Amino acid sequence: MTANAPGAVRILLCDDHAVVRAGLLALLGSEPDIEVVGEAGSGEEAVALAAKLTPDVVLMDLQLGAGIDGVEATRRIADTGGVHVLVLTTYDTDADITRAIEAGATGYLLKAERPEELFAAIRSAALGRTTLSPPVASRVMARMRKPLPTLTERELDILGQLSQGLGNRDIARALFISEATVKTHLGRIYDKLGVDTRAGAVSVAKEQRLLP
Amino acid sequence: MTANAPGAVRILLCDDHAVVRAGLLALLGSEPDIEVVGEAGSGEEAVALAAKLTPDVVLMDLQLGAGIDGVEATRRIADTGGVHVLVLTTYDTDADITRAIEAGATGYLLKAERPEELFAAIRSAALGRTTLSPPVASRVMARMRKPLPTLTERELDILGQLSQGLGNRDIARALFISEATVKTHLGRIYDKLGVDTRAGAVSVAKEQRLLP
DNA sequence: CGCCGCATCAACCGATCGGCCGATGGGGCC
DNA sequence: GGCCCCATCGGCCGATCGGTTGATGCGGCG
Repeated sequence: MTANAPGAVRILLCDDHAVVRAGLLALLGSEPDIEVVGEAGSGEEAVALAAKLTPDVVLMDLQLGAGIDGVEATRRIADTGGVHVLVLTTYDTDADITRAIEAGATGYLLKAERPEELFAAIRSAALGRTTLSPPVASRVMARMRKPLPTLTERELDILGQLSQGLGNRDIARALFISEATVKTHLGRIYDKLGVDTRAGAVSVAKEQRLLP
Repeated sequence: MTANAPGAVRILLCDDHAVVRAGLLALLGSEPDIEVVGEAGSGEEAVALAAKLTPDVVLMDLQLGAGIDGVEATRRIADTGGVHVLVLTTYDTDADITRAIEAGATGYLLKAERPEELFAAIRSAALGRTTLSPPVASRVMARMRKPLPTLTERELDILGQLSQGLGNRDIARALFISEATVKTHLGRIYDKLGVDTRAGAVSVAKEQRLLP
């Protein structure tokens, strides 16, 4: 433990993988102006520690195994105000990016980024400035130009049942609607996902990480 | 750069995420008897560096983005002999574990493991001794007791086409077989995966990471 | 108030799927 | 030479799916 500069950026790590946390801790230890003040292995823990420690920046992974996910944790931390959340994850799908930004993330960095970029993004995030990894920025821009069809809540419900392998009748019963309605929703889902079969829809949904 | 002990375990890192590599590098730097002699961001790079540097242990992630995956890289490195591969990944599905072991991995560790376990596993791997994370060991034991049905190559072919959303006729044409054969394979796939629809099969396949 | 997105439902029809039977041939193993 | 796994194929049938058109009601928005 070395004494850190008084004005150092105070960081809370949140990642469900202990090895990754330890790695980040060691890595950030090389930067004198960055100080890790806490570690969380789950979303709930991160929310609690963020409130208790009031760090400048929370480094948040999106996939957290059990419990609330990184998006939900980000939302809760961001909603309390005062603490910036910098997402650091491996995924760069539209769904993940959109949800994280909507939840109030200050920045979105990929683990594939160079460490120097991470350091810079942390310092920026401490000041409330947004940093996006290039691939992420590209996707955001593409979104602005040609808004991809977004599935409605109900359509996601149907998609969830669909991925369980249920037939239209079972989906209808599970959601308390008629079979006709299920078929109508399915047709729109096919349109939006650019497929024309249920198997294709499930495939795209899993790849786009539209389902938990 | 500090001078390492002469008899230190020589490590080659392989992970497609630069931040993770940097984190591991910093983390392992805290252990005097472990020396990182190289880094690879792809499977091809890892194979080449393993041959060139002949490290004691390759720390190998399974998901490597583009190019060959960690399993294939493990196979090539293990086949040349003399270099032990210790898999360090986030996934603990049967398919991943089975393939990695079959490819010749010396050990299989999860990133959720404590750093001390990682250090210990590295030292063991250098001596050719196997280390498995507890959840991984459990799955291996379960496998021994009740061998899960394994999909044949051909069935995986069908499954791949299925996940593209193709109909039986298209699958038949794509694989140069008759529609009847496709249906026969599908039936067995359903049996083995414990489903009874194509959508369900795709869902299980994606979750079990049976498809690339 | 009118417009629009969303969710809901109906009826129809051809194409496809899933399950069932049985069959052949090749390859590895003892 | 048997035995078993795997891949291949055929036919049959009822159930289901996918596409279409059209309709209703509800809520937000200007």
